[in-house]
Amino acid sequence: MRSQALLDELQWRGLLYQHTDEVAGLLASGQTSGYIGFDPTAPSLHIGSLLQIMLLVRLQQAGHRPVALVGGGTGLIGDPSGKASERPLADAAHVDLNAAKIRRQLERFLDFSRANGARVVNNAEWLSELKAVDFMRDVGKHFTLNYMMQKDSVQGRLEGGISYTEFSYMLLQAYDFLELRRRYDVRLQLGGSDQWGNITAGMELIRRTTGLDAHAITSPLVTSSSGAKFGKTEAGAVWLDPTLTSPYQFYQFWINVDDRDVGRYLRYFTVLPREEIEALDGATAEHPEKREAQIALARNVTRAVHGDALGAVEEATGALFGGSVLGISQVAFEILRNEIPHVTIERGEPITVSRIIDAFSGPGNLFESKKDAKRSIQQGGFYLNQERVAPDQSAVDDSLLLHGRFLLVRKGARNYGLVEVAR
RNA sequence: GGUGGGGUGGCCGAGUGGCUAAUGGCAGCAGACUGUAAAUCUGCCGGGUUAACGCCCUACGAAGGUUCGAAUCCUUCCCCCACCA
Repeated sequence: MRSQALLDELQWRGLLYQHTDEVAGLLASGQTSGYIGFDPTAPSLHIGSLLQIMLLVRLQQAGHRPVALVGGGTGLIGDPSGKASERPLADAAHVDLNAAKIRRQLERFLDFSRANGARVVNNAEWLSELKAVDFMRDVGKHFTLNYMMQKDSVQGRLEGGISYTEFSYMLLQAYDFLELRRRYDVRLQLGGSDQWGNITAGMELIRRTTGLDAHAITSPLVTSSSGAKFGKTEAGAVWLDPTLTSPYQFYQFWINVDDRDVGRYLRYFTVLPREEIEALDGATAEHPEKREAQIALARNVTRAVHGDALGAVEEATGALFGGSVLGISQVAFEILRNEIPHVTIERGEPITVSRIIDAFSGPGNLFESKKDAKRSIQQGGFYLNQERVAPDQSAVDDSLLLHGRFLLVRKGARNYGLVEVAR
C-alpha cells in the first residue's frame, strides 16, 4: 500500500507519463531498487535533470532504494534520444571529470544511511571492460535491426542521419539495465519520456537473457507555457553547479516562473505536501501579484540545491526588489557582492558612466558588448541606484555612493550589477 | 565508388557577381503597461571606434583561385541527404 502511495503521488504530481502494467505489483511486493541514468557530457547537471533527481528522492521516500547511474561509459557514445543531429564525441578525460562532479551533485539529494540507502554507480565500471565481440554476441544478438529502427530516437534521425555509434547507444543502455539487474537487483528504471525506448530495450534484454522481470516508469517532458524550452534562459542552461549558475541567478529563475506554470513546477520540483501546494494554487489565483507560489518554489528548490546560500540570496533579492536603495544595509551589499556581477574601482579614480560600462561589458556579463551597453542607455534601460541614466550623462557624482562606496547598477527591469570603491 | 541535391547569423529560412552586416519568422534585449508574470504596442538586435554622421574589423562548411568587386563564379577538401553500384 506504501507502493500504491508512490504511484498515486506521482500521478497527482503529474509525473507519470508512461509505465509498465506490472509496476504497481512490483512496488507493492516490498522494497525494490530503481535507477535513473545521468549523462556526464557537461560538468554539471541542470534543472532538467533535477526532475529526475526528484524522482529518485520520491522513490526513496516511498521506502525503495534509489540508484543513480552516472553514464561515464555511455557518455562516450552519446544518446540520440531527443537530439536532432549527430553530436561530436566527448573526450574521455572530460567525461571522467564530469562524472565525478555529477556524482557529488547527486549525492547531496540522496540518503545513503538508511536501510534503503542510495547507491551511485558509474557504468564505465562495466562498459569499459566490454569486448566488442562479446558485446555483439551477448547483447547484439538479442535485437533485430527492425526492432531498433522502430525506436523514436532512431526514427527521428533517419532523415538527418545517424551514425552507427549513436544508433547503438540503446544497446549500451539496455546492457546497463541488465548489469544493474544482475549486480544490485535493480528491477525498475525511471527516466524522462524520451527514455522509454531505451528503457524498454533494457527490459527486453533482461527478459531474454535472464528471464527475470524488469519495469519502467517515465515522467513527462517539462514544458513552459511560453513555448520556450524549459530550463533555458538567455544565458543558457540553468545549472546546479553554483559556479556555472550562481545561487542568485538560480533563485531568480524560479521567482520568474510564469503564473501558468508555477503550480506544476511546485509539484514537479519540490517535496511540499499536497495541501500546501493546493493552498499556493489558490494564492496565485486570488492575488497573483504577491507571487507567493513563485517565492515558495524558488525558496524550496534553491534550498534543496544550494542549501545555506538561500539566506544570502533572499537577502540580496530583498535589497534589489524590496524598495528604496537607501534602505539597503551595508551587510546586504556585502552579500550582494557575491551574488551579482561586481567590480571594484580604486578610490580616487573618477567614476564615469563609460568606466562602469567598460567594467560590465563582455560575453556573459551584464552587457554582451559595449555596443550593447550604449544601446541600453540610448533606450533608457540603464540605471544607477535605480535612477535612469540619460544618454548624455558621463560623470557620476561621488555623493551617489551608498555607504560611501557602493553603486547599484541596473540594466532593464531586473538585471543588476554592483560597483564598489575600494577602501 | 558514381550521379544528383544541400551546408547562410542562437534556431528556422530567403538570397545566385556590386544596391548585402546579408529579406522574413522564431528566440533575445530595451521602453510603455505591470506583479521581477502574461498579453499587447514601439524600438533594437555581429564587434570595435565616434557626441553624432561615419570609419574600420569579422561573418554565409574549410582552404585556395577568378574579378575592380564574391554568400553568390572556378578548384580541392570536409560533412549531410537521395538514388545507383
